[in-house]
Amino acid sequence: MMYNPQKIERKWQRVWEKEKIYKSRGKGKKFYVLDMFPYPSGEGLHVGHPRGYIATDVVARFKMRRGFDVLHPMGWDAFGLPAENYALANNIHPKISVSKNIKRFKEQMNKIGFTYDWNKEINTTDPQYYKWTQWIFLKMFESGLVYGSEEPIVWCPSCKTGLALEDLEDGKCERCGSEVEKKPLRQWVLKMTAYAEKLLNDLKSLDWPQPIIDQQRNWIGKSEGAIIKFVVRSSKSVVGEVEVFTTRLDTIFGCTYLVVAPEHLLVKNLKSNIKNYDSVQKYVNQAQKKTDLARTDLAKDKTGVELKGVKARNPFNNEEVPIFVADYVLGSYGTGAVMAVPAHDERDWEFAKKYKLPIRMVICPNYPEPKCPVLHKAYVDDGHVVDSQKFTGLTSQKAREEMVKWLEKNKLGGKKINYKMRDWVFARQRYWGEPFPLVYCQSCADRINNKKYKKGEFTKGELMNPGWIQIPEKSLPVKLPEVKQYEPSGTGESPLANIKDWVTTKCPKCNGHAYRETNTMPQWAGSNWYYIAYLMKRGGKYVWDKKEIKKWLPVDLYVGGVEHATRHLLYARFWYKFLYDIKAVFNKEPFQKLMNQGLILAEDGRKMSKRWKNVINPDDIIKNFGADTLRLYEMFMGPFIQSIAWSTDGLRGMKRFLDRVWKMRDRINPSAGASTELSRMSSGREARNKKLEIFINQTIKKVTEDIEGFKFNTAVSALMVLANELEKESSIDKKHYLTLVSLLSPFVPHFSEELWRGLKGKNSIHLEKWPDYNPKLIYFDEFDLVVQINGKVRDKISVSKGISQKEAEEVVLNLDKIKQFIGLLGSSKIKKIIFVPNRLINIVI
RNA sequence: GCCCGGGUGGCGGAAUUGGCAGACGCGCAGGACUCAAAAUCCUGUAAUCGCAAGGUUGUGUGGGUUCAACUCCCACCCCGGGCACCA
Repeated sequence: MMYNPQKIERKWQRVWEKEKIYKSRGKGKKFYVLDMFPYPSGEGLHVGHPRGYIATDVVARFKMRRGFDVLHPMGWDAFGLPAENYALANNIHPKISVSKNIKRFKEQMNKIGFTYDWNKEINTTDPQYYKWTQWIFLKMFESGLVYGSEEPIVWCPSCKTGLALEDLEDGKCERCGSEVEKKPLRQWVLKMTAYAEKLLNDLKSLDWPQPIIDQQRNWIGKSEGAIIKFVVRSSKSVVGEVEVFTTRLDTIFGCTYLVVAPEHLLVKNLKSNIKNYDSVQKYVNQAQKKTDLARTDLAKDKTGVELKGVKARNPFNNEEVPIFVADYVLGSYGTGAVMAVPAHDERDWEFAKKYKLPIRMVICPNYPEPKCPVLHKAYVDDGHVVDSQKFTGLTSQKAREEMVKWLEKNKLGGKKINYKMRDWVFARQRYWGEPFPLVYCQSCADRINNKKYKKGEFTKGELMNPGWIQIPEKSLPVKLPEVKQYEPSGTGESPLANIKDWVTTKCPKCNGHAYRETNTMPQWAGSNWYYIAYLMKRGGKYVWDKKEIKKWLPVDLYVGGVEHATRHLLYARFWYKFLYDIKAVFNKEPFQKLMNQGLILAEDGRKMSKRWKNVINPDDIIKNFGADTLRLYEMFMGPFIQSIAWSTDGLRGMKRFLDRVWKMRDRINPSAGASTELSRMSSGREARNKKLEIFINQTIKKVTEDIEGFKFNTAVSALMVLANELEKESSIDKKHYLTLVSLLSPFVPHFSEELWRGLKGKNSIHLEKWPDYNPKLIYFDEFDLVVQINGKVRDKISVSKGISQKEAEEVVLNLDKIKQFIGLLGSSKIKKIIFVPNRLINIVI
């Protein structure tokens, strides 16, 4: 019979389902292997998506066979903009299009033959699921980790809608091309910065790729520096104070002006003291309209306006310096104000040159040489401090320490740690997301503001956000109501704001009039904790089952794309750390080991996209070649982390390989391997058998180690080498053949199952113990000793393993060829002989 | 600009981490089978000189360390990804 994947794949998928071979057996050490769950888009899967799923599936099958209790679930991250936009365009409820898409995804996945236990399937848009998303939010709110804030959104004044950054083209609205603005809108913000230090520190305990760890570290962006208070004076008197943050306190004597961000309060507060307030205000208004993107675009040409009539006094030398407002300083970082030291900062240098401000060098690279070099650009490295009164002569490092001490002693500032990472704006003005379990109650707000309430009546979060009242846990979930229109409201609010009878409600605290929060949570909300949800699934419901959570978490292996290096992976860690603090989970990190898969590009080397018409659908591949060929090819095509172009020719090669292994079955010697035959064997036959035995043991070792190390491409190639070797036999030992099939099984489960059950009987290969190798049988008795002269290979001789240097020299120096070479190269004086045991000998002459 | 990752045959890639560069697969060429084609099987396949044995060169470029460098060090070039005025 020919190998016909169409015939066997469906058959075994049904059998496996009936035999429930993928159900956790509750025995053995747990192994939780997780895929980043997909957004079920309308386009379906292309061949790039399953690459990671195939890898986790190989690992899951491998671990099962090594005796682990394996959990390998799958679900759907189904909230989000595309479904909402689709609803907008076609007036179909997102719920409907989402369930259609999920059905399609699931069909496609099932054809590939994954080990998923669909009893644990989850869906973030299921009210029973988002009940718990809301619950976690409530817990955060209750703990004081949530605050309301006017946060700018990107706003298109002509479409009257908020935009995501992806909707911009050259900083303009993609749809209508008009100039976008920043519009402040009340939003919920999660205090992620409260976890900055933990998020940074615990990176050390993770088994993650170093680049991802680096990216997270940079994103958190810890910097240690100091705060300095500058007194602000008009010509007559003290009118205010500015705090600046700096990491280069050692350069303080080189400060020749101050810069504040456009949004800095100083500007408004000193209105009456600023003589050119009109032009300052004009600048500020312009700057604030610009989105961060536009601001960046203009970064090359720094602009700013001096605040005339006021000066800041440097506490170290009492010098009064001018103050500028400029948009190259960010309001959101540090204190929103910086001391400018043009001699030692590139941006300040540029700005000072443009506005002809003094540049004063106070860090010298070649101290104590009497002369510092003349600067042609900012000198930004450390050095020795000069022209800095009593600090002169100190190293930068030492000066920073001494200066901070001085600041603290005089109460003019002190040590300060800053993070680049900001709090997380956790609200969207959209329909298709989780509603917030909050209502606004004016009378409760009044009671809080007038301090007329009993102790313990309000939670920390409620006191922090007067009037915002939590929906009690027992009333969760707050379900998303049906709407007729998915259009945004036009005021920037979500479409929910238009549903009056949903918005109007009773306050759970005082039973008075209240209205619901109409923002929804961002798409990240559901994906922050979904790996916990798999453990909670009980029929249609979810139960926060601490026993299961304790058993299965952390995730042992997490596989997904690099694009989630910072956002998803940081957000999820943040939520998990919070859950740890409220004792809902029991360890500090959710994902112990992380692996990233590379993209699969189209055959033309571009990204697969509808736009280029180069998308390859796995369904077509499976129809023509079979799921096993697809699986094997995706594992073989190159290193797992690397992006790589699809090749249909390469795929064909995999089918050819499977065909070959299949056909080898007809050449199995039915009685081979029997020990009774041994005596009748010729010695050549015996040697050959021994050699094969070693080959097999080597392959088992290699494949085992390569799967553990995510080197699937070389694992597959080792299996090809073994197959080539067996194929040379006139008749193939059944035992050897079965080992090959067994080692292939994680990669090509249907193929292997068919052959295994055909040759061996009832039990599934996937429940069979993974082959062990005999460590004594992985080396041949003889090896090729490489003979080099002056580092060049001149000969190879077969010698026995473990040969000593002396023995080797004796043999090698007597070889005609070597003698000839030594003779050829002149006086034949041997300077040195290097011997690497079991590898090579190098004669230096 | 900064931070990662990467440059090896016609192509995807391999190399025990300093020890035979090019495993394995694709492609290509020649042959077998066939009336023919496809499929399959066999042989060859880095470049170059040579009829051959064999020699020489060769892992982005230039230099260095070493008995020995794809691998380590220095400088530079190119490609891919991420971040972007973070004080």
